[in-house]
Amino acid sequence: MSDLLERLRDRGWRLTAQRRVVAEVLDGDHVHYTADEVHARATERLPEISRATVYNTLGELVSLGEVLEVSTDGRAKRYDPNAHHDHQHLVCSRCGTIRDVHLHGDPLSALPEPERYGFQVSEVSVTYRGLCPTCAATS
Amino acid sequence: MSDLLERLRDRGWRLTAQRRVVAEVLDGDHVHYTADEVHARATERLPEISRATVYNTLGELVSLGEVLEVSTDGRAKRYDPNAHHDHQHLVCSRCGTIRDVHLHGDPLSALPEPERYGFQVSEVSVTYRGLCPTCAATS
DNA sequence: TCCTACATTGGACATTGTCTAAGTCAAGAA
DNA sequence: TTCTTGACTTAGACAATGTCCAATGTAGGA
Repeated sequence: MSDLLERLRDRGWRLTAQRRVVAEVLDGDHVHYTADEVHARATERLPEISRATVYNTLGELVSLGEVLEVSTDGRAKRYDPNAHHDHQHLVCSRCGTIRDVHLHGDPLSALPEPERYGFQVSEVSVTYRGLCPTCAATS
Repeated sequence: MSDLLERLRDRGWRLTAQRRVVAEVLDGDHVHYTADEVHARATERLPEISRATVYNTLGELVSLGEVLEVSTDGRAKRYDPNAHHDHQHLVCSRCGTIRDVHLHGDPLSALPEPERYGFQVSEVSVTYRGLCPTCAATS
């Protein structure tokens, strides 16, 4: 994740304490926090950081292609730092846990030409749903 | 869609003017209205229908499996009456137009066993994004 | 026709996200 | 090092979407 900060500075990003903290919070595998969760964790390290700054910073990281925005449930969007490795998501339909998963083949090729209605299709996102082992055990 | 009303009555659904109007609004192909759009259209036929009733009715139709809830963009959820034919969605990334599309093969089979993390996977939703012909022409 | 359980209503409230004006500060210049 | 400046941050108001509740209305069976 320190790579990230260097990459961003090279791109002219001004490096502030707030941005550093947001980037640190997002560091890790299978991280998919909401903006509120990022704010709560950032506040532990930098108590005066504001909600607006968290939203701004997350938005910038998304625009720069360093973080993915994931909306699995129509509720709050989640932010996924694993933007440089193509992947999809597996979501527990009870507790909401999210895992990054890798598929066989390219899902883009599953959409036949006549089903494209003349669109220039450029992206695809796949979300699997089911019960995670913990929730399945207590049901 | 009149089939729908009969099916629901058979299941003990009380048939009110409000529910009938919501069901009528959702009748059609490639229909993906937000709750607000459903409310606006319902109001044209039944001016006194309330927002709460539209939300309630949509929620019931979803629970009963007659309508699908689609959240393609982290904004308002959309409601898709085409619940009895398995399909996925193609979304214009500029104007938001949505088309129902049908895939080659079953996307569930693209998720390898070791990538399931012990989940009991039961559903998959696939969303394609790109420019629709109209937006591509004006860009 | 009458009853009553279920449905509807309006409005308050909750959650999530956006915007703005004023103050603050990172980083290059001198 | 200190100065300068434009970019960054902040608090809080506002917007969009959705949920909840108590009071009122009504579909459909008796």
